[in-house]
Amino acid sequence: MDSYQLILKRYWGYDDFRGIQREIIESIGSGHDTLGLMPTGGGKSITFQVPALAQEGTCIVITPLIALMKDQVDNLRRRGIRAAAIYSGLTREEIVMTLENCIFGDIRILYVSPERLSSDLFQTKLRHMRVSFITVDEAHCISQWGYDFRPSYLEIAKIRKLVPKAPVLALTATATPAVVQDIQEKLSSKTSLSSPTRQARSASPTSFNIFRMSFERSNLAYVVRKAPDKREQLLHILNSMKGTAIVYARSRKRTKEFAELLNEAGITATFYHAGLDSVVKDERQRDWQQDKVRVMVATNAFGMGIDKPDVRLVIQTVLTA
DNA sequence: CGTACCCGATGTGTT
Repeated sequence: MDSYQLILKRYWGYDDFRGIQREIIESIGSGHDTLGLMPTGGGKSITFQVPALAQEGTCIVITPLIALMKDQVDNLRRRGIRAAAIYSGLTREEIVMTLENCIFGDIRILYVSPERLSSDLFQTKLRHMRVSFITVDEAHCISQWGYDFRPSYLEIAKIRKLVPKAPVLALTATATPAVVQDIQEKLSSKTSLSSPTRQARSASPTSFNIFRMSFERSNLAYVVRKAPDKREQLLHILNSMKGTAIVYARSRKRTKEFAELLNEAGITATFYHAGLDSVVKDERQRDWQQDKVRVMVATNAFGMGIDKPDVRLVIQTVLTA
C-alpha cells in the first residue's frame, strides 16, 4: 500500500480507488496541472481530498456555492480532517482567524468562492501560506458563468502568480470539447503572460494532464418525447410512475404554473427558483428531501449539490406555448 | 432566461 491508499483506508475506510481517481491523484501529487472529467457519482471529491492530506500545506478549493462549501467541510470534519470555509456569512474576525489557522494551524483544505480571491485580506494572507495545490471544483463554471454572470471565474489564473509553485486541479462533469478547452485556457498561468492573439492562435496552449472516464450511467434511461399537449403529457407521465421527481422549467414564472397544475391534479408539488427568499428556498428543498412533496418544479437554480438517493424521474420541459 | 457571490446599510432582539 502506498501513502495515498493508506490515507484512503484511514479516513474513508475504502480499500481501493475507483476509475480514474488514482491517475488524477498521482498527476496532481507529482505537481502537474490536471483536468479530471468524471460523471456525477464518480468520486471527484476524493481526488483532491486524498492528495491534500498526503502533502504538506493547505489545499485551496474554489467552489461556486456556499452550500457546497458547508456540505464538504461538515463531511471532512466528521472524518477528523481539518477543513474550513470562508464565506460572506462570517465576521471579519472569523475570516482572519481561519486564514491564520491556514498559515500556522495546519488546516489541510480551505474552501473559498472565486470572488474571495480578489479580496486584499485573502491575498495578503495567501502570500504567507504554504499552498499544496489549487482545486477548481465544478470547473465548467469558468466557461458557463465566467463571461457575464460571475467574472471572478476568469480571474483564477491571476492568483496563481501569488503561489507560483502550486499546480491546479480542475474537476467537472461537463466534458464538451469547448468547455474542456476553455477550462485549460482560463486556468493556464502562462495565458496572462502571452498576448490574447497568440493565445488564441496557439494550437496546444496548455500542458494539462487530462483524465476522462465513461459518462454512461447504466441505471438511467433517456427518453425524448414530442407532445402536442405538453401539460397533459406532464400529468400523464407523473401519473403513470411512482416516486420522487424533478421537473425543470426554463423560467421562474413557469415553475409556479407547473406546480399549480400538478397540485390541482392531486400530485404534490412545490416550486423553486433564485427569486425566492432564502428561507423559503430552504423550506421547500427540505420538504422535498423529506418526501413531504413528491415533485420539485425548478429552474436551473436547483441543480448543483442536490443529493437525494431516490429520485426516479427528471423531466426537462421545453414549452413553446 | 436564468444562474451567486460579496459588502455595507438598516433594522431587530439580546445582554
